[in-house]
Amino acid sequence: MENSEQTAFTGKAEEILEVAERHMRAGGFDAVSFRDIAAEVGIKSASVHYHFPQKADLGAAVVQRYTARVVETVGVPDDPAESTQERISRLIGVYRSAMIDDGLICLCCVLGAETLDLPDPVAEAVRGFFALVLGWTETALTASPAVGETTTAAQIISSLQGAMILSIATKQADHFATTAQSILDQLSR
Amino acid sequence: MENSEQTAFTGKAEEILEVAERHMRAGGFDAVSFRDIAAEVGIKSASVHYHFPQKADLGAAVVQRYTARVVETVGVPDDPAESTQERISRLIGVYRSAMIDDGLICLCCVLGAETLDLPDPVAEAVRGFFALVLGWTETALTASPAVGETTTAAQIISSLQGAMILSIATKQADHFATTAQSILDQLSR
DNA sequence: AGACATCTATCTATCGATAGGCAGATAATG
DNA sequence: CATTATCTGCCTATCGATAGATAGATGTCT
Repeated sequence: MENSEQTAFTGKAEEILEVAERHMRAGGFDAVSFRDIAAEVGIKSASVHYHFPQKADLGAAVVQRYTARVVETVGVPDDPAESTQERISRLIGVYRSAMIDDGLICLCCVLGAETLDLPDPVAEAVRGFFALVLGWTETALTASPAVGETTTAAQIISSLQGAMILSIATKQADHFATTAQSILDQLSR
Repeated sequence: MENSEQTAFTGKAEEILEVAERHMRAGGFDAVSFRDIAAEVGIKSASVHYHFPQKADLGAAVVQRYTARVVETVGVPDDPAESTQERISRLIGVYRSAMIDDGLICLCCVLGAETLDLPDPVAEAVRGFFALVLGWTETALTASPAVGETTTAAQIISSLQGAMILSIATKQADHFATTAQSILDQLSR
């Protein structure tokens, strides 16, 4: 709804995006191949090209779909009935379940790390994700006339992204839990 | 000096590691190819295989070399003459200059994000890096009988790693500066 | 008929990896 | 000292696998 048309994919296209996202979140952009996706979805690689002509198209679509899903899941950041803690807690919950349920980390955490080597449309989409999430968090922090805010949106998002990497790389998921708790602690002060 | 023999690479081998690290820090493990490295170094791809038979060997060597360099640069974490702030400030400086000087983010930030898709020896080396850095930070935080410590090593490292991703992905380097300042602020409280 | 989705078949480029050769340095042996 | 053997570091040439991508035929549904 911002710049690109919001395409609702269905059928095989949706399956393709699903599989592609899983592989990207595990190993980055280069970890997906048209052949692997096709085999997993049950079609031929040429058919994947039908839906997404270039790999960059596929990558950008995956990121946009992911972004939309996160935005929808996290809800509105300025519900007056909510406290800052409740909002941020919900944001953390989205990240946590993304890790625990799927066993994978945030898509834009993986892609963000390899931004410099990404096709432009994909890098652009990743930037869009962060702009949106940072904006959401900024609003969530300032919507309520809260206590003396000492935490910034960038710091919260940084901590969450970094904690995911640490958790997945060290195989110790408690790093994420620890960091998440620290964020909330710092808010209620 | 811990488990693997500490090999001091020289000549072409060193150049190979240099080039490989740069590419890996820009685009991850898959962003390096034997051919590209060879061309850049001025030898043939088969000669790269001579020094590092498998790509996993090359990857692990790059990470180990990087780890050793960081450890050496950051120095000792328990110098009694230093305050906690000074130590952490030095740690942040290492990360900052790694970003500003090279225009690249932390190697293990990139590789850590794609851990699930990495050859075992490489993933292992990345784990080793984080174990070392986390240990260093833990010591740095507890060495001095400091004020009421509310920050954990995991939180500091998470923030730094995440801030790098945010900075590189959004093209706004100030995200790192902001987060770095927040870490120091929280220490002096 | 015509739009849509998938197919077959194929192309070119690049990937990591291997086999085997060769020149120069070093070490061992007579 | 001179010769022989070994090691080192690179080379040429090539392999099979896989990458993304394309053209054109085939089916399928409205």
